[in-house]
Amino acid sequence: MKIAEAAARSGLSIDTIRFYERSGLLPPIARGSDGMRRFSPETADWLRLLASLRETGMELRAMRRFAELYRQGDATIPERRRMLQEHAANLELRRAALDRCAALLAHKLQRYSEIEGG
Amino acid sequence: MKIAEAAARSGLSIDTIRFYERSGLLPPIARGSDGMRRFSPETADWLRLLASLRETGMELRAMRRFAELYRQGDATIPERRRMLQEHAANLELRRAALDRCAALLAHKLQRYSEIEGG
DNA sequence: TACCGCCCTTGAGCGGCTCCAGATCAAGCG
DNA sequence: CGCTTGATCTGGAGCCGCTCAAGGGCGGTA
Repeated sequence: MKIAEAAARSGLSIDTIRFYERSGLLPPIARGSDGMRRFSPETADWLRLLASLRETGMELRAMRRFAELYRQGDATIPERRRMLQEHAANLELRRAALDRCAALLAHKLQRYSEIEGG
Repeated sequence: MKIAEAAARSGLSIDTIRFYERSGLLPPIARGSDGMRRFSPETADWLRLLASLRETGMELRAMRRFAELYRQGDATIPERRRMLQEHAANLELRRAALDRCAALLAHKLQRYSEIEGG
């Protein structure tokens, strides 16, 4: 598939995909005879994973490290597992932050109601 | 209180607080005779709110707008309410993204276990 | 008096995109 | 066949939100 479809499937922008390629986050991307990138389904899945990790706050540096380990094969699974577990723990912190913010907003909104209502 | 305490209480860094002041997100900050910023408890609370909004993805532009409305008094409460409601809706989207990522990670981690275990 | 710690300002640097200009190529159309 | 349209390409500039470094001042302690 071409870059537009890869973008649509992953949720990343076309520019971001090119930026990720430059940044060493992607496997080698084949080119058609027209010089344009052709994404395999596997790479599209990889983009979806990257999008999900990034959207939840993983840094590019860590994603680059993860990509590098992935390239090196199954022997790196223990370290990859550690990275994903660490990120999973991170998700909990983010969820807690959302909860705190939601509570704060609920409180503020209620105060607004009181001011307007009374 | 001085800036270090305001930072500790809000969770923002000292540099970020100064940056927010420059960016028009804060009310005027008093200075002591030594030239140093003195934060009132109210401003410290405001910093906590900003930190919470920012941590959950509100853009500085929106926060600046909110600060501006706040400065203009109670007449702007309807618009402020709309802004906070919009952000609250945003929190739900972020929560959903966290959930999707958590599910993806659980799936990946399980596959790692299978590869390593078998 | 010398040092330490906290604060100040200015300005540069960085991470992560995002956008723009100018060029190329394929397909569709009169 | 030439022309336009649309998707892609590259290189480079620009933007947002910090973050850090340099150089300096003030106040307290040994």
